Amino acid sequence: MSGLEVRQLRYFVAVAEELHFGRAAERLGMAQPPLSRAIRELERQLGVQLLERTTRQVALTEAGRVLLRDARIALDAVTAADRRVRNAGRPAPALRLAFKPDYDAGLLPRMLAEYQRDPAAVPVELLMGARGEQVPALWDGRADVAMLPTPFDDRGLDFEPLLTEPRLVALAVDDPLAARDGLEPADLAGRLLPDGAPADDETGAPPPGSVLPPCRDLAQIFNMIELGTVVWFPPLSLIRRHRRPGIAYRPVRGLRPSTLAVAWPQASRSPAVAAFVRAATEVAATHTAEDLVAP
Amino acid sequence: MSGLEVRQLRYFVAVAEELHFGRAAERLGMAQPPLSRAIRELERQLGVQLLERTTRQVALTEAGRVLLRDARIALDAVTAADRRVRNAGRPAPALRLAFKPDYDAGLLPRMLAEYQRDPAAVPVELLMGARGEQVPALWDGRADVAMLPTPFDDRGLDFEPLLTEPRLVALAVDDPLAARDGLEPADLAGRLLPDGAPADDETGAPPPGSVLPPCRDLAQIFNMIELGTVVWFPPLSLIRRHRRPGIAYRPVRGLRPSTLAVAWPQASRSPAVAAFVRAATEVAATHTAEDLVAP
DNA sequence: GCCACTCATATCGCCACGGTATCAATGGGG
DNA sequence: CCCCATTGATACCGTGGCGATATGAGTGGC
Repeated sequence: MSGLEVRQLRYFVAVAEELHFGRAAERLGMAQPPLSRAIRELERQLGVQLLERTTRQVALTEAGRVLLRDARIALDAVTAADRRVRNAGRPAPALRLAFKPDYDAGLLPRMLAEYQRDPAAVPVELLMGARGEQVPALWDGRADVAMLPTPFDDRGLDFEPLLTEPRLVALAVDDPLAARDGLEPADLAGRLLPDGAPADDETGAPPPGSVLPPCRDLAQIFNMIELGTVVWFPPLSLIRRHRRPGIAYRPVRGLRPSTLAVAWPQASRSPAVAAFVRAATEVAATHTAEDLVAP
Repeated sequence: MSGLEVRQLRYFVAVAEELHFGRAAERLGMAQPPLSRAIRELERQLGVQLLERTTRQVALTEAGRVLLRDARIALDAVTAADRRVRNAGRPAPALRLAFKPDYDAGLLPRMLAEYQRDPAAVPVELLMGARGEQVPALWDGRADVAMLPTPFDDRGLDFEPLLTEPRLVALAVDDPLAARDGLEPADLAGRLLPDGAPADDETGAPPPGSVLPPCRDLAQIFNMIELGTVVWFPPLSLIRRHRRPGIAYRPVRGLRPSTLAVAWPQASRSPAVAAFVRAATEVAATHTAEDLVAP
């Protein structure tokens, strides 16, 4: 048999990420020599060189890169098994829902209410997280289901789009651009949020020169917008619930709308998840119909 | 940390599948007492009861079923990491292609030739397997890419449809149905192949009463058809290459056509896989165009 | 009611894994 | 140019985890 063990994978991932046996050992809470030996033994047992070592430098080989990717996936799967069975073993297993505050289009309360009407409903645990934390939470079993804006890395996940709404640009009221009509994406280039917020637009990655700290707090973002430092592209539902005097909202030509989706692990066969997806779809459909009547 | 180990997962899966500590221990090549102790220790460490034991019976709890599913996935991921890194570490890593003979629409040679023209091409290893073995081979890292008919369990996989072709029913020439026109699926119920062959049609699962052995050999299938025992629904391309005097082919109303697809793990970022997918798509498109000109 | 079956407990022995001490190689700085 | 700091490798030792054997205990069938 293969004989590959979780401990070996953890060790390798630590070394591959640190590219330094000493620091990796520290991170693992162990001494450096047994770590060196474990990696060497791993290479021997696989018959593959994973690392190029000199006494001053450690680098990954091609095979090492392959193992790093696959080991992370495998470790996530093992961790997920652990977390899910712990949850399933509780007297009242919960549905653990990962979401990002203010990105639920204000529908979360209604969805939860609708969900509880389902006979397959179980208690819900809410997992608030920053943008980009929902998907890893599904991968490693912290969450059973997530609500998040598309697009996202859906490897190993199934998902269902719920609703699509336009986005506007948020900028300071005294910003010269606020007076203009028909803003173009190019007008706003170089002023995107550095990270965290929905900056992965068609305009691409955040500006490399930016020294602004990644900011995940809504109040901070608004402050920075008021200062004219950055602009931001919130969806309509978020704007409706967070009006501020110092901030103006303007349409931008060709700005991709925001689509909210519900996602869950493909492996999931849980009736509780299915019920939540049904409830979420239901509420979103109703909400869309309302919007059509009274926009 | 979690501390869950591969050994524990293997032990649990063995017990959960056998529902018998003695047989599971035998399958694992070990004695029964340490296995009992290991499972008990696993339950203690998770704080979850996985099995209901009496001295005469072992049964899975709900949490046990959850762990069985997730443990299989995790073990596949670990095994895949092992196999993939071993392949990646070879002097000339191969592209391992899983397929089922006669279900390549006769395009495999052209696809391989087209693939070899790509600068990203590497040596190809062919993994012939019975129906249903391609997907597990992708899951546990035996294969990098697969050609197989849809639908299939695509959890964790990406895929691309290549071409769609009609299927006919194959039956004995002296079968009364062979004289009829406009066959319906209902006419053929109860005579489907028990397993292995493409029996997962809209007509559903194989008949439960059937005592016929699962048969995966083409010659055997043809023999059984000639005997009038069963009928079968091969795609057109297979028929063209396997004409036999004793067998007649007739259209069936509403019979779902067969779609050939190429599939690969979502985790894959290998240029070799991408190149093969491109080559396969290319050849399939060309072939379809030829068919349009000279059908 | 006895026996066979099956899972649990007790005890022993080994080796795998981690720790400490030390070596060896390499690159940078005085 | 040589010395020293840095960093991975080697040597050796002790412990604890894991598996084997022997045995016990509970249960269903005949």
